[in-house]
Amino acid sequence: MEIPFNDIKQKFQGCGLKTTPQRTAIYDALLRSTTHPTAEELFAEVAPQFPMMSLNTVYYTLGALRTSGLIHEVNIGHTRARFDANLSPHHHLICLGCQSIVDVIDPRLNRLTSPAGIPKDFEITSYQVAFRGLCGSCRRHTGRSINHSSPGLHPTTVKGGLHGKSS
Amino acid sequence: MEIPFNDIKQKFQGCGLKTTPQRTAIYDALLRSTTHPTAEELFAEVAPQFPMMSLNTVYYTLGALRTSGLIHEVNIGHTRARFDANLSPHHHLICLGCQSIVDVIDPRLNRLTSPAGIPKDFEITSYQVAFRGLCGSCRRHTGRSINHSSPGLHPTTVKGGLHGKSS
DNA sequence: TTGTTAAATAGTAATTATTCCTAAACAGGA
DNA sequence: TCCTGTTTAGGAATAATTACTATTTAACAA
Repeated sequence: MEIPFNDIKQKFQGCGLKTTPQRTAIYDALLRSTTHPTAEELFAEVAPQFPMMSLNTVYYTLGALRTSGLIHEVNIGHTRARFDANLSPHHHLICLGCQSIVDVIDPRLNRLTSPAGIPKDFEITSYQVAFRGLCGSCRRHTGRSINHSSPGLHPTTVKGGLHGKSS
Repeated sequence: MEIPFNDIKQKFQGCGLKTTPQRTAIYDALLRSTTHPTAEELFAEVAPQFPMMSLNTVYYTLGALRTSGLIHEVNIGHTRARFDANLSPHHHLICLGCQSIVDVIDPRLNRLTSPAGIPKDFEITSYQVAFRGLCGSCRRHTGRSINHSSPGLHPTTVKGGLHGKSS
């Protein structure tokens, strides 16, 4: 545990959440993780410390943390929810082969202008860029053929990689 | 039906897909739709014409169309898949209140540069920006409080709306 | 036009992720 | 320490999607 227990306790108190061992362990695991784990993955990570713990508790806890704004839910495929305790502005790089997610931290992406042509009364509170493609490992293993059951969105045509400074 | 039947038939043939009445109706409904419907919504739309049709057929058809690249799967929440037959580059504006999705077409968004700090061997093939917030109707009805079971991602801090031309 | 055949359809059952419900345990404040 | 409302754990329920399978049918060839 690199994250001081008292920091976590304070965050929980600040949100009116009780500090239980299970909750602390789940949140701590999520803070230390960089893989945007699913509820099940977090359960597997934490369960050894709490042989009695139920997956239900993980769902309940993630729901509480999400409602409190301590974590975010990241939806990549539609099949399962993934979670992220990193609240600082960042975007995601998703491998269509292995479904892995890597954080993208590039300040330039945080300065997008409000898009044209949207309803005037729509209030944008956040935005996020999802980059999709194949990681090195998947490109080597599959010879670039994308083998997965998932979407494979191609919303924008990227010719030979992203290009051009905007404006 | 604004979309000529023969156009659809040709697209199907080009992908090696058989042209069945059900498939044609499903694809046509998706082409005409602007709401990124779920499988169930498409089923409801098409079912009147085919009283015998099963929801299964909709799933099978959407899977086939997706595999052929004729449609995209759009994942907003994790609870259900949504589909889009609009293959031209565009992004999405998502209302956290009513879960509605509006297309965002702004050429500036299609010229993002490759992000910094990603693995060198990762090959990006596409990217998509998801803007989130509250539509006018939801802002009026809920007084800005977001009432939904869904995420509420806040990956980037947008102070008073998106701002600043990039670079 | 008529067979032939592989793909598509419809129906049912199974699976998976998640939520609901409830009693017992427990954290935090009085 | 005691109370009270939150949290936990367990089992059951739900919702979306997939799997299985027999029947039907589009597309191609004779």
